[in-house]
Amino acid sequence: MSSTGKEYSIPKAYDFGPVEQKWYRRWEEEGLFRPVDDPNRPTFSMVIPPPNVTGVLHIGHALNNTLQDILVRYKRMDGYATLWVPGTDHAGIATQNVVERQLAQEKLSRYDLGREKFIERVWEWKKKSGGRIIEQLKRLGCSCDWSRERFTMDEGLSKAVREVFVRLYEEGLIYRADYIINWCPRCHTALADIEVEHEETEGNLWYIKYPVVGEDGTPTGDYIMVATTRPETMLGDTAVAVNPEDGRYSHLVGKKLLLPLVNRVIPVVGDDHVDPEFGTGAVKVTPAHDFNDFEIAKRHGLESINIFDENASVNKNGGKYAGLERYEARKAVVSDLEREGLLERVEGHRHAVGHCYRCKTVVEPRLSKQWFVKIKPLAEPALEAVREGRTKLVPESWYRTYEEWMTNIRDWCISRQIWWGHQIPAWHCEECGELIVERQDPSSCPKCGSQKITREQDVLDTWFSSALWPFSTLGWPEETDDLKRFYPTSVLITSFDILFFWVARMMMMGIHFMGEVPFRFVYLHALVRDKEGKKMSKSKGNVIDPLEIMEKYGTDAVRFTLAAFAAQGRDIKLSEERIEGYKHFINKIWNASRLILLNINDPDFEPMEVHPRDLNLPERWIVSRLMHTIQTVRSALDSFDFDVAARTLYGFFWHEFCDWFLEMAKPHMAAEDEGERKRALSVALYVLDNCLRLLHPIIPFVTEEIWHHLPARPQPYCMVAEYPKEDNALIDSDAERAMDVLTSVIGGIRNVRAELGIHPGARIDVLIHPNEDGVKEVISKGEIYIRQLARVSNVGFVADGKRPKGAATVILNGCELFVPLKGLLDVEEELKKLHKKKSGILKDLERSKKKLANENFLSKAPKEVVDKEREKVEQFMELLQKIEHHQKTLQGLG
RNA sequence: GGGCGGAUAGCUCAGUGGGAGAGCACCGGCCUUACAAGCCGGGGGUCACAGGUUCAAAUCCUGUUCCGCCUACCA
Repeated sequence: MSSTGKEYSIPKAYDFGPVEQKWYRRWEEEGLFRPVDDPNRPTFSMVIPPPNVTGVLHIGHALNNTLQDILVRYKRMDGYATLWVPGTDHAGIATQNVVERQLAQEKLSRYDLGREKFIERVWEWKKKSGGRIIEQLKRLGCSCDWSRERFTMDEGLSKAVREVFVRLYEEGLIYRADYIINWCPRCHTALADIEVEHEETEGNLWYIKYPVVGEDGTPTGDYIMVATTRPETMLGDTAVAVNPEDGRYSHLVGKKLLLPLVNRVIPVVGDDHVDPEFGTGAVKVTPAHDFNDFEIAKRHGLESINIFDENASVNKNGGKYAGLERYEARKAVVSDLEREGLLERVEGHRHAVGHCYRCKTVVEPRLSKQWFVKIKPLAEPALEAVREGRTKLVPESWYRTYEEWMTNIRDWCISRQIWWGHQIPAWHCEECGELIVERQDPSSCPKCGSQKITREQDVLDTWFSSALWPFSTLGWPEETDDLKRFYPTSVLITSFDILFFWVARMMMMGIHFMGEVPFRFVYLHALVRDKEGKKMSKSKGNVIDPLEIMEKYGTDAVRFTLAAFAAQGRDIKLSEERIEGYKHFINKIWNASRLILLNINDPDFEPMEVHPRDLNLPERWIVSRLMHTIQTVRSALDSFDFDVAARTLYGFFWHEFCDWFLEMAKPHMAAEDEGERKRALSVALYVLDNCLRLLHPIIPFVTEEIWHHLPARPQPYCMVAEYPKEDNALIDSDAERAMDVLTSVIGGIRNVRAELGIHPGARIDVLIHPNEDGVKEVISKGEIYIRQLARVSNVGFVADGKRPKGAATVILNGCELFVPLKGLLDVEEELKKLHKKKSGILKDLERSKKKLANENFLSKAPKEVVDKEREKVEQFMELLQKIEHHQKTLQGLG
């Protein structure tokens, strides 16, 4: 109770729910998420990996955004003008799917509505339910500047997309061509190569005979046997290829075959791509439905016959099979071949089958007219930038993967046959066939003047717009202040699985359009898996819902857990128990704070400044340890070792600050002497304050809440308080060494007590024989702590040779402890333990001696190592002596 | 087929040339007025296997086995 009459209190239990809501709202109201408007400050900027507008926060988002928030909060506290740009992605296919599903419930398709109405409907959906994930990010505590929130389909970004498309077209880097692409028969659109997921599947190899025919078209009786995993595609075969070096077939190259079932005459071509070792060494060529065959066809000028429609059902080119879905067609083809005796055999065969990454339907390679980005001229500078270190990948090991992909990259198919997205700004003139690509919508053909122009129906791949994200969100193509101030961004934090989808493409576009890399660092974090290391998925039922666990354990606990497990280059195996464990840490922080604040019990308390000369041993020690902690945490955060930062703080706060310092400080904090009390409380408060600030980026809520209970706060919010800086003047190695003596003495006594089953409450006496300079003084001065923490009534000293008989003995470096306890001591047991300890030391001694006897070791090892080894030998000898002495004492008793 | 990573305590992992570590779990003892979501103590590991380099290897090199993931046009 303070004299001013103000109650000083802090609730007994930490109730995270209301606290989290309160502080997030206050931070936002105070505008703390916006960059400080001070041109002299260094800047730190990031763009969020925009979640899908259809998205719901999953554990991967939670990890990704927690790490970003840790970094941006750290930098903000450290004096940077920080900007974290948030936003969402229009997610073309995914969003369209969502709305189409809604329509399906009304028994409607998007075609019933028509393009314009459908898009209106998507916008309506977006307004109503889109961006739910934004609220969830706020819940997670993300300190994004929401006033700058962007959406890939908003006006500014659409303008950027259009500008980029037109420029690339003008530069000849965008072209339109008939090409074989991955087609999703369910989404009815082309997919980029990387949007296809390959999965090993159990399939078959069908061996089919293709009869050879003469010039006049009549069978010669000879045939070539081909092996295929997709017999139905034979309807579109336009050749059979063999390796020209293959003696079995070389005489047939240039000859004709009669394609079974279809009765088309096709040539045999020689192509080195064919592997004579595989199958029969003869490959059927279906240029319209196989990437490889498409290439062969180009080399040999073969015709391409498309046999599937957009649903992957056989079209009219498939003759009597027309209308059959591809797998039905397969059955029909196989059974017809069998009936005609052309099916030689069927073998089981494992192979990779491509699936649509959005809907998991097996994709169909299909020849069609699409838009492409010519990628090589863009990829090369993007590779160069990383090679030269202008952008650094963290962990570095990703470089090789990046290089591999950037080197072997194929042109990027950017057109999608869906409606939701950026419609390609190209018009076709119906009169003269001119292709018009312009920044402003044209009303007539610039070539022939005709007004009969129609716009391209396709939209752009969503990744096309997200590739521009680092500069489009800052206002490009306008030359905005934000762009000048915050581009290039400092760091991109994202999951490694979109290194190619997104990161690589941002690199390309950033360099091409800004002339500068989009980020200095790219930190790629791991995937969150379940505790067995399996990928989390709804179908497996092993998902951890971040919203649910935030509700249950508090946001801080979830954030701390994610940070503590975010070791570089390793997957995160997460389970609920771990989160529960770290909730205990949050509680520990709360209670340690309570202890200090309850002892202060005065809102007007004015702490004294911390000067080492005024402090006692544990105080100098904890301050020194704090300095080491600050150093470790800062360097960990600077190098993206989030786990090291989290674990270091955990260890320091719990095991050094709470377990040792606060326990030692208790009597001082409650002392009658005002000076002593004030000093102890000031130091405790000083360390607590520093810990709160150090911890704030990881666990912003509980730290902010406690911060507001502190009696003296230099800043109104922990969130904008200065991040602690190390002060070398406060590092005190002498104090650290002295504390080691004290803690090992206390530990030794506690050990004896536990081993001998002495009740924790019972007071005992100890005798100490110090045998190193200064140890006696340290122990005398620290007697109060030994009494308190080891429950000792009297600490006495004994001279050498006056060892008490029948005492439990602890041999430490620097001293021996004796706990006189005649009745309780089990001599046999003690001797056994001594024997075990002795043989351990003998082994160590042996090893060290052997090393020192080795000429090579003495001459080749560095001097420090040799000296250290000598020291060790001395220590071991001393210990042995003590043990032997003690053995004699015990035996004398027995 | 190619690439990358991993194998250290029951579990999850740190340690990357000089005396095997942490957290959790486990066992034993404690309601010591901040915290039983706690305190104190304890047991527990041929550092996957085989070679090599070195005065010295969990750590560097080579190979082997197993486990992940990525990638690829063997139809």
